[in-house]
Amino acid sequence: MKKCEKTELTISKILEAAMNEFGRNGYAGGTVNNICNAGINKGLIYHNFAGKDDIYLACLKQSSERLINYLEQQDRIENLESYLAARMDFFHNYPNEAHIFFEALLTSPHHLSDSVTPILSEFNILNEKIYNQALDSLTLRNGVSRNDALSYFHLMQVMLNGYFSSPVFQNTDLSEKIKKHEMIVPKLLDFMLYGIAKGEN
Amino acid sequence: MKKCEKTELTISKILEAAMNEFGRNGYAGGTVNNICNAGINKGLIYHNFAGKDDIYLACLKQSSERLINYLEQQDRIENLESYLAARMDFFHNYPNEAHIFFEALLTSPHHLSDSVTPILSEFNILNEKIYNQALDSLTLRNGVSRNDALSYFHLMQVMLNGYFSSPVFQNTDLSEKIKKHEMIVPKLLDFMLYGIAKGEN
DNA sequence: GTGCTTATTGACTGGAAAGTCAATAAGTTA
DNA sequence: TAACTTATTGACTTTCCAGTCAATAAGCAC
Repeated sequence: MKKCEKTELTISKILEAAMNEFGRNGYAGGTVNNICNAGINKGLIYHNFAGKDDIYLACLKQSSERLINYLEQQDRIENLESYLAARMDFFHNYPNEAHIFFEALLTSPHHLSDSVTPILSEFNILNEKIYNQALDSLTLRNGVSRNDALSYFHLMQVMLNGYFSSPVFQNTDLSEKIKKHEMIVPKLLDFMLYGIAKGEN
Repeated sequence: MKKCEKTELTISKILEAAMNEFGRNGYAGGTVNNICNAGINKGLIYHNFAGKDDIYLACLKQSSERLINYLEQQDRIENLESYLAARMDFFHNYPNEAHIFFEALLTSPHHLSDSVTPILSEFNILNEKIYNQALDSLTLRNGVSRNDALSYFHLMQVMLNGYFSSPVFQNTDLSEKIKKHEMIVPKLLDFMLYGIAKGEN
């Protein structure tokens, strides 16, 4: 095997173990030693990464890229319903990515915020784009401004991400329904859109 | 000063420092040493508490009690709008309590879940009561079941708690509006209720 | 005050964590 | 193949953290 290939393989092995560790235990709760216990030599980790923070940020970056990739591959992504459904799908199928992304979004460690912000901003830009597209195809009911609706969408995002990527959600009615493909997203979205739009959506 | 008074004062001092520490850094990120650095002797902490977990659970319990207390003191608590507004108010004014409560709700450490659950359940009971009361005074629009509406309310809760208790929220438009008392809650709630109820709410 | 209990102190321990390093194995280039 | 560079190893150091403990100070009951 070529050298560069080996290095790449090593790095991806480390990242995989790290995703598991941080996905399970979060940034503060996760340890480099645990990553080693997945069968990777410690020195090798520090040969490829500058330190714990560096590994964590790589995981966050990978989570973000996978999420955005996943979303952009979807058909009809400009449709808010398929967009949100895809997002929930992703968080449901990739719990480690979900947890890492979510923790960074809500409670990332203070000393890392400068590094975390740019990673998260790509997702924010995509969101903004989709939300504006969705708003273009809606007629808002009286008393609802475009800004109101945007705020509303942002809150919706926290709600969906947070709820469906969190442990609390496991073993709830909603979780079961989604597993059984009695998909409730359309219904929820219907409730929400019905709240701001004119007429039937 | 009386002995029992001193002990009480000591405990409340420890708790205050601990609330700061866990509120800032979360359970895994918070350390007993940092609590000591607030001017409390370490031995004294362990004289009054069994360990880090014990301190943390006391903080969580205090957060929960303060939240529930705050909510129950409100006028017209049975009204969903004032209820949610009060909740957001609380989280906004008590960021440490908010963060601790929120972390426990979403990502409490695995080994503590048995101790955390009963503390959180009081809040859940209160919620359930309010939600049902609110539903009694609403006529749901066609195709929306009572269960749907309850799920919807629960999601709303995560959304509001999560969003308004998280660092991401700081320095956002919404945050500014709330600080300036251009309270946006009624509007949000209106959107939400309009999504499930028949006619104008 | 005397004897007793409890509060308080700070130095201490053991272990686990992040991070280092010299030595070796394995590719790479000439 | 020889010289060189990079990957890999495991033992090592340092730092930090949870938790302990013997000694002292302070309230309390008589």
